[in-house]
Amino acid sequence: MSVIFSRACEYSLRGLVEMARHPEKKSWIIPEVAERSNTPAPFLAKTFQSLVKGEILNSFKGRQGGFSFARPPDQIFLIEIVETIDGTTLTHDCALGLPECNDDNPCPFHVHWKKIRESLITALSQESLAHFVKQ
Amino acid sequence: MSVIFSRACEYSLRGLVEMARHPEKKSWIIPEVAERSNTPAPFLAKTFQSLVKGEILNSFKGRQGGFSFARPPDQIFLIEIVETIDGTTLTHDCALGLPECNDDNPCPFHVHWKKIRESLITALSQESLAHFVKQ
DNA sequence: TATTATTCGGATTTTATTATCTTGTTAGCA
DNA sequence: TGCTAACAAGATAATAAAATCCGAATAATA
Repeated sequence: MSVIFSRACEYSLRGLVEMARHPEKKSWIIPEVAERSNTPAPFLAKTFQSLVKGEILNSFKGRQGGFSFARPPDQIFLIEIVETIDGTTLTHDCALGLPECNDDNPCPFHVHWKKIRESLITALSQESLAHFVKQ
Repeated sequence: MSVIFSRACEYSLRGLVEMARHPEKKSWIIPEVAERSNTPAPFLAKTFQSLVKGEILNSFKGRQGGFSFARPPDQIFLIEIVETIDGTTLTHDCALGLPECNDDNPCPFHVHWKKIRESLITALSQESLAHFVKQ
């Protein structure tokens, strides 16, 4: 089982981090990203398709094709990547799975999870890919 | 997809909360817990078996059988339930799935996840089932 | 001792996730 | 124009998680 992100999301983040670490390289092919980030290439390719749809990456077919960032990495924030791949369950839903849980009608864990979720959202929203790789 | 706990863990917590809400009731059968906590009975039964092994519940076979708390609910802490059902992935592992990630060799998300994970562990460790249901 | 209510625990089924494969499309280049 | 390198997209396979089922064991009670 994964920790908080799905495998697809873990792989996306790891792949994008590798790319952002080498800003001089303008275009990447899947096998290279996969090898450097130690992720399974066919599955990484799938997740990169989602990132293209999510306007985080651009793709180019044909010879000399590959993937590049749709925006400079200092304008790509982690929360966009996470929500593109995993949706908003992590950032919106009740930790006990109760659909009726909200601020007015909280489950017993609501007050805790709300705080923790907010610091998670803050971290993901403030952290750009460019800043991320410098750590 | 679930939020941070597995389904099995969400159901366990919801079932145990229902039980702890009625301290006068000393023994519970699965169908009643399942109905009150709105969880699927056969799957809840499975997770309760794990809770018996984890010494959080006692079980009694035969007529008048059922489940009861192995300890008073003010001595059962959420972290025990979570780790009994889901293990220690959530409380120990790297958010990007990197086995080599640790304080000395951190991944880019390490510093964020460490803080968030610690506040999660604190909340789960301080919150007893008895206190939990009073909120 | 026979009956019945109940859990136990393994087996099975279903569903979701993860991973791979295959075929098609595109674009560069000889 | 044909060959090749690369992504796109749908199909399929493998694995894991979620959910269910059922026979065996157990214990209360009549």
